[in-house]
Amino acid sequence: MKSDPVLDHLVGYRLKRAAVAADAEARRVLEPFGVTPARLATLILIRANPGCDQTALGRALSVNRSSAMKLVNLLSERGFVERRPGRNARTNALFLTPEGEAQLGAMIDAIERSDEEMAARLTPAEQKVLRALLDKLAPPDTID
Amino acid sequence: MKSDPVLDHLVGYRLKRAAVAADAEARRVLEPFGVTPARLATLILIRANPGCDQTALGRALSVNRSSAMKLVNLLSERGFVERRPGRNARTNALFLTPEGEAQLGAMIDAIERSDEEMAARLTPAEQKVLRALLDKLAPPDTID
DNA sequence: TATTGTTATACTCTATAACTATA
DNA sequence: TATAGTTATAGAGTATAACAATA
Repeated sequence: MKSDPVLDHLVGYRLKRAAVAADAEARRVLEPFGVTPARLATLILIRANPGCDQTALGRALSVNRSSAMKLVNLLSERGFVERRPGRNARTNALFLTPEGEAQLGAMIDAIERSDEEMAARLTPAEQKVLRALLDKLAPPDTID
Repeated sequence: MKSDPVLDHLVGYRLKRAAVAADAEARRVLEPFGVTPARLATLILIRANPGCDQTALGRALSVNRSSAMKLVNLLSERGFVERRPGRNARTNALFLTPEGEAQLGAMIDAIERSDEEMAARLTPAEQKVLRALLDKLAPPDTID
């Protein structure tokens, strides 16, 4: 089975292949914690923005309110996230539970080890360049 | 809503954000042709490997036989792909139809324009570096 | 026995649309 | 009127498991 020059030349295609491989590996190492990469990102964003509401969280994750709901529901069932009364009667304020805080450290250790293992195919200098180039393609401050 | 240093440092996370953005844009420009990025990749691989069977195609696309079936079914309904008797009675030989050949050119023009537009955020030198780095993360010759 | 195509089924992720209760 | 949360529903995309035909 031959590859094809058209496919190989597309940045988007290579980006996706690399992202899919990284996602599968991240999923694997996070499985023991009962979370997926998206759910871990949710936990990290709630920790960084304690008391945020679901709509803002969804925007930061690039999903809609309904999808943000599902993420929070699941993390709340797992006992990692807590909904408290928000700044008005129609918003929730999201917080990590003590359990969530406690486990998040180990989850981050796991994902960072896995990420570093993948990135280790590049030299530290190359990693820095890659991060910078990816930023130019999709800046992290796209978050509201 | 603040971002988070842990998230921003993960190569996999940035990779995914960039890939998702690229995928959404590719999906948009391919929509008029009734194909998605994965279906276009299927067409390109069949053109590069005329007479290949579905199992090999699936391997090249990193999906299983059943998912490869669905892709071929859809492209065959669209009239882009044809199943002919294969090298033995249990394999199909896949080919583009004349219609598929004819349309593929326009599809490739569209995706290349869209890819170049995204990549234009980088200088040509940077694009070259990015391609090289992505190759080291997920070499295209991962295809069997 | 192993492999190819096929089918049925299920699961994950995300979206849309509509409802409710606030603001 | 607009917004936050919620619910029900639907659609992609992919996977697993089983079966028939063939090697």
